[in-house]
Amino acid sequence: MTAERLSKERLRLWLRMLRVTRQVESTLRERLRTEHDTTLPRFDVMAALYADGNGLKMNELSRRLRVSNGNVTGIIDRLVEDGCVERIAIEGDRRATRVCLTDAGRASFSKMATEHERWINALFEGVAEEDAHHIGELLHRLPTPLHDAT
Amino acid sequence: MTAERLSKERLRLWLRMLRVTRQVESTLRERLRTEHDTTLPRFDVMAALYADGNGLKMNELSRRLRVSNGNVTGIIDRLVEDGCVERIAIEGDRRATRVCLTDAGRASFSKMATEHERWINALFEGVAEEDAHHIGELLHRLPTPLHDAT
DNA sequence: AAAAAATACTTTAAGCTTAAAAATTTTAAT
DNA sequence: ATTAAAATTTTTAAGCTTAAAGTATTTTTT
Repeated sequence: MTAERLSKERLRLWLRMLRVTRQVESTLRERLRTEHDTTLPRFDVMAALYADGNGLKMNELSRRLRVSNGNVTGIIDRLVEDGCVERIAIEGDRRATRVCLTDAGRASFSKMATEHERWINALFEGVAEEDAHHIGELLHRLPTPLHDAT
Repeated sequence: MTAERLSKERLRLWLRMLRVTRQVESTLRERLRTEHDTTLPRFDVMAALYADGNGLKMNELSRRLRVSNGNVTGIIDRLVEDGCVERIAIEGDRRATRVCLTDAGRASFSKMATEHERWINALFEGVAEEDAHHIGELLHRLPTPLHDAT
């Protein structure tokens, strides 16, 4: 009977995580759209590029963001159109390209990131530091397929 | 300085939640696809209908799942094609329709739900009952736009 | 060197998602 | 009763997402 209850409790936890995550994502999407005329996937890609000064291969972006190759192709296409990133040939391997933020892209992301942190901080206002830390640790310890370097 | 650290800690928490949620969703998608030839959005819609014996209006479905009206329209279209749900006219209001699971849909969902709970239970293996409960409570207490009845 | 396998990326087809606009129908105001 | 406003749903346009197939290039095997 205890296993049964544990299973139900974990299911409830999952449903709540899902609900909170979707709500936060939805809020972020809305604000990125109205205040920065961009989308969450674009923001995520730019964040990955911003964190890594030298740019990333399509490949690495795809793995880091856990989305399909084809998906990254489309997002980068649009970011290039917008002048936020550029594809740079890799000497010695004509299959791959390195994607870098342009100066404009870097400046634009920098502004968004500051606000993004403020938004998150406000949305999670009810979470005290030790709770944030505790939950973070727990999430970090989840079995293999679920976590990864962060 | 403490506010600064708190903000960073909350941001870290958010990023981890996002990562775990995406990973779990990705696993669920994959299994629903390969083992039940369906998708997560279809599953979510069927879950909402299953929980409510009398069917729901498009309207209610949209609000309950927190997705746009137009989105629900498309998913229901496909579920109707598959014979899982049906649209039933509401007498007295020709604008709205009530969506109900068919017998086949109910049977199909019932099977999936059992497995779904098993999958979740396995994915969250590292979370003890008191932790699940604790985190669940915290998530539940988040400020207004973030939570809702569940 | 030629063939096979692996790697990096793009394309395609199908479906999900949203916001905004449109179409219908109902309710409220005048 | 007419008109205006609100409610319910669908349509549309744009973009996100995936799996699978396709293209080009590099590496490994034979």
